[in-house]
Amino acid sequence: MQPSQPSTFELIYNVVKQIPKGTVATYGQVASLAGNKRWARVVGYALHANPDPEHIPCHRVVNREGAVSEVFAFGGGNRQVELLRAEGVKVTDKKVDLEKYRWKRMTMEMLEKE
DNA sequence: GGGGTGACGCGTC
DNA sequence: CGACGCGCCACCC
Repeated sequence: MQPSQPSTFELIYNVVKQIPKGTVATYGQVASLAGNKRWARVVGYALHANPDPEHIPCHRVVNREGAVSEVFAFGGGNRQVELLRAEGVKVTDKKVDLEKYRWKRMTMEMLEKE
């Protein structure tokens, strides 16, 4: 039986919602936490859909370079930078120090999975 | 059921 | 860490 099987988007949104303030996560990281690292693309797609931007801090999600998407059309590319700075994350040229702000919730811990 | 697209990742040059 | 291409998966039409 499957009362309601969580869609991939749901899983992704769930992970993104768990991103702590002042921290950023990469699409790949979110994808890994969501279930599969190859969902990186799907993560982008999911955030694009972003049905609940109020609970889905898509601005805390950056690509592998720590840079925000230029096509960030959810309110203006610079808008995301402003939000990140407001969180205490220094953004340089739309890029953040992954080494400093990268969401280290469970780097190798996620390998064990839950 | 098939085709095209995409807010990515990584290897390679 | 400059650019290019392939792959990978899910969603929309």
